Amino acid sequence: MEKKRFYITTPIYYPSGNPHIGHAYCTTLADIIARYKRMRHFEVYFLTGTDEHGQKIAKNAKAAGLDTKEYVDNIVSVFKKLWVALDISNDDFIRTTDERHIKCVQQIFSTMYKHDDIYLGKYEGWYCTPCESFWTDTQIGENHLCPDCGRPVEKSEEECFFFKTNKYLDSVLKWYDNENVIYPVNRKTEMINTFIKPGLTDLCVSRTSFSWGVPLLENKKHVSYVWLDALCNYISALGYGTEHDELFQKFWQSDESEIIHIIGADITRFHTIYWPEFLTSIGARLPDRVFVHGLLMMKDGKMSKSKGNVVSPYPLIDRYGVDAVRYYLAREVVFGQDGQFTPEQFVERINMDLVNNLGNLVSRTVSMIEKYREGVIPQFTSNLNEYDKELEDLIPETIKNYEVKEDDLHVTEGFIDVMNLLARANKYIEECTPWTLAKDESKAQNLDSVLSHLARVIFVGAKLLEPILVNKSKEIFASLGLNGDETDYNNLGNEHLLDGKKVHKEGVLFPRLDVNKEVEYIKGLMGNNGK
RNA sequence: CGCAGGGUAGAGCAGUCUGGUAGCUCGUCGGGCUCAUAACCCGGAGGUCGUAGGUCCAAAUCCUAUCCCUGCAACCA
Repeated sequence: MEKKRFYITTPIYYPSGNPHIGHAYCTTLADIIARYKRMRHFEVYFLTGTDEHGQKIAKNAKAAGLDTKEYVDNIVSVFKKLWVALDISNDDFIRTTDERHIKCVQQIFSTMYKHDDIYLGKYEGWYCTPCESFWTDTQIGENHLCPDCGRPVEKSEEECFFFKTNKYLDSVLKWYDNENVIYPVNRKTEMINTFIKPGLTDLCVSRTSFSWGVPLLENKKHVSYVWLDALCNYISALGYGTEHDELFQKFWQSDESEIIHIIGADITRFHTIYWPEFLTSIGARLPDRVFVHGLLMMKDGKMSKSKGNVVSPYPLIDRYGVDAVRYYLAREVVFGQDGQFTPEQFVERINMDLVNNLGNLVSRTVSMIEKYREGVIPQFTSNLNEYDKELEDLIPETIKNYEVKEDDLHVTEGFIDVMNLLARANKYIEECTPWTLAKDESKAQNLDSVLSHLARVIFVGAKLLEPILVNKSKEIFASLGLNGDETDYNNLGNEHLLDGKKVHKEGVLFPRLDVNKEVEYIKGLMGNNGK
């Protein structure tokens, strides 16, 4: 049952505007999971990208006076830069405008067509001529006005291809039987009650009213519906349908690979109803889990461009460092639940957890080892007394809980356990009062034990936090005198790893933030619309 | 309108399924320590668990009613 490989994806983002901290949230969490799996020696493939087709993009580009491709290129480069700034470790970046993706979508459409899963029909809806858009009954309201331009709409019909949504519904329902396919579970119930029970209507998978999309080989007047187009990214990036589909075979089709999609609630329907149907139609296997993450809300509700309450992650990274921003995102909001972004909580989280708990623990431990033992970590001895034993026992317990929680995507909870271990170590120092032991030669062994225990806890803590603190963990390892090879995850259980290592006092790990000053700074960013 | 989630100490949350001394983080007040980044440790104060009823020996938890907030339809993870 234990799988060896791991394929994780983020949604592909819609480049209609610059990324905000909500985009950063989702991608960072996916990155943390990917890094965790790599640390556990899984073979990992981590994908993110952009969803660039559709009428809205074409319109935005026109409004900006740019060629459509030029327009998306600009925004996509901002996304890519953000991922670099956040130390995102994606293995690939798929764009739906990539040639490889376009060919793949065309091929998938052809396959579904050949399997008799798609037929040509007519779509009837309310059409706004100036906007060249179809709208649904609920969108136009009782006055039958275009929600975009406010002008009246008229009934119109368009030729388009339909996907037979009921043909593979059994496959979807069978997939739902697996306990964890959709998390949180209530999303699954929601899908069943809202969409499946009332009966699915066939899905219109092509458009003729605009051309900024993937042209379909069966009929050149049609471009693919953006969702069919977008969902295919998860396998087009793996080379599905090409001569070089090694990645697809290895990370998608193989039973040894676990496939996880991280998505937002708004796109649950596409990922948990249509996507599995498309996959069944082309004879591919279905993903193992679709994880619906929560939203980072602002005080006045959901972040949105129209409200102008978005926060850009760039200035935060610049000022507080990548690791702090990543930590905030992973810790402040429980993964899978909604949470709130406030400047106060951002600053306090960093001060409390990273500065006071972790940073200070490292600082006081290293300086005691320098002061009392010329910088050499003493040999580790087990169970010298009750305090030692208690702390010692907490280490394997924390590791175990951490692994169970991380494996189950309870990302935040797993890291909380690690922070609790570090807090326990701070308390352990008070219990043992090493500064007193240092004054009494006969207590030398006790002091050795305290210092080696502390060093060990710090190593374990830094290692477990490494998926988040991609840079600071390495600094901590260095200050414990460890080289890169020695910090392998398998060494977590080695109590004597640190025996005789020479510590180095590095600079301040996380500088203390002045709450008032920083809160003002961040508020300024928000008022500035995040620029 | 409908659907979904929520209203628990000054702030942010857990606890509700499986009724039984109301818990966590931060803030606040007092004390301790001195290895440390005014950090760290201990203790206290502070809540009639949205409101009104009901069931029960016992309700934050179950039932009924009601008020309020947020999300889902529009850019948007």
